[in-house]
Amino acid sequence: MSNVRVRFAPSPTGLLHIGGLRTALYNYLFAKHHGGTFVLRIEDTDQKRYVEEAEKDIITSLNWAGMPFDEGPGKGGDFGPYRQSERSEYYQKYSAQLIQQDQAYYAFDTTEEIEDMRSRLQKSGNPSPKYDAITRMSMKNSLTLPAEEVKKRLESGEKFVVRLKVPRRETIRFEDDIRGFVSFESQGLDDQVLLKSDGLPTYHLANVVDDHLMGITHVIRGEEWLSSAPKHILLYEYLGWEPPRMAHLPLIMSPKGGKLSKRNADALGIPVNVRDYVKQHYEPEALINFLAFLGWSPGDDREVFTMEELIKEFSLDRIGKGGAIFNHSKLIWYNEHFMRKIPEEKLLPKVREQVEEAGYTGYSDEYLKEFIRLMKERASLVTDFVTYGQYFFEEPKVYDEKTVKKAWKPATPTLVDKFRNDIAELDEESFNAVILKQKLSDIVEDEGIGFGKLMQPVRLAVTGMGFGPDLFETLQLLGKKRVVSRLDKAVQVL
RNA sequence: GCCGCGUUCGUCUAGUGGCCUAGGACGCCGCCCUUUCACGGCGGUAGCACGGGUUCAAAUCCCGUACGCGGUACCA
Repeated sequence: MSNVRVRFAPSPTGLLHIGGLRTALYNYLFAKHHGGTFVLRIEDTDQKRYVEEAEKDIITSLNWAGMPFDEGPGKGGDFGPYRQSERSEYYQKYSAQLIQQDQAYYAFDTTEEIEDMRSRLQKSGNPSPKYDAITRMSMKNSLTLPAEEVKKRLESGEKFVVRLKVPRRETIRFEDDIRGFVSFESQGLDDQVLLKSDGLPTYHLANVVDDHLMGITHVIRGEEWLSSAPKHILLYEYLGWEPPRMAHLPLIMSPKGGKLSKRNADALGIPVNVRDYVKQHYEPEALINFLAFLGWSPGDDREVFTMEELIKEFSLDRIGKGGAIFNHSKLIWYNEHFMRKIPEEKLLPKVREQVEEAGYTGYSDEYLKEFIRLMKERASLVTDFVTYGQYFFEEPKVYDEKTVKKAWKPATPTLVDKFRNDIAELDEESFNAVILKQKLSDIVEDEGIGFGKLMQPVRLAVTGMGFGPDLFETLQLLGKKRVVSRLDKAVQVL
């Protein structure tokens, strides 16, 4: 396929949503797979829902996820401007053309008048009243009003909308690259508003005009658009343009049912905005893999990919048709997987940020890198490092009750004290994991007891917990001074 | 309600008429490794929504039913 051009066209009504990121990802992968262009277009035609920071958030999120766009706001390109609010002239032009061709018309009805019509029809037994080929003949529009009056109303500055003149009986059929042939009867469509009374276009007009003008070859978007696709097909036909290929993606569902929305995700503790994932230090690769596999698969048993591999393997015909439930534990698995592969060096800035946020300052890079090495295998997220490794920065305030009960026996204090005295004699150099282990083994052997009889109490005394990284490496990192004083304290307190 | 789209282990999925006694992954459970916890290794658990066809043969094709989801705005 040559010259593939796709677009991600979010509406700046809030922070970028995880579902939006997946749509962007599939577009990105498709474009790159074909050596094509990935365009970002901002669909800001709804002034009421416009959110100032949204556009910036979308761009930041896309870059964080590793899918920069080739053309778009702030970046430029040959098909700009890339914000719909700056493209009014085009929408005006083409809606005028449609009116001239008698495929669209002016309508002057107020909201109340339309509601009246709907409720009247509903009462007389019509279950789904529409502004359509039949009802439009009894409404106030340029099809029913005398030409003279239409002209007068327009000139006097009266508010109007432009509506698409949907044919009465026509089957609209198109091929979706994911679903195959899909068909709709035009009777089921209403005379869609194309131009709103504020002069701005609705999604339907803007999207068709821009996709054509921007040379978009493939429209890859969420399934929520499938039912309006026939309107778009009609528009392409009337405007004399060849429609792009279309692919409607299955939706991401909430574990509780319904499409994953901010509301139901919040209730389940699932982060829904990309910004949340950034803040919680998820690895972008983890999110990308997770999202890629939510509805797509390479067809074999592989399950961890780099972006390059995803690009190489991606194809629309391997996308499933059914909605996919968001599975947080799988995401966590991906995150653990990637995090463990990242060198300590690279994790350092993130971890330092976490550590310092928790109020522990002044630690050297060396200390933190060793901390990371010890914690990495045990954490799901970078934020877990401090949560489960607090004792690397602060002496334990409490001792885990269960572990105390299990490990701290009457004979324990004497043993711990013995270990304390043995290691207190060690110099800096000798205070290392190997020698520490040897010291502990010696005592255990002398006393003829199990290794754990002493190891667990020492761990408890030093960390306050019953589990954690290798004890001796932990002791080495903490250093003699802290270890000895913690052992002393524990013997007193427990 | 109407229109449209879906439906393989709890979840993500492989499967395009015989290779399916339905494969992989996450989760869960067990074992091994480890004198902690985890990592890792090995194993187990569990599924073709239902009913009719078509065919020598159906998870795969057709038709119904059920269920789910989306749309039904001067929102996208």
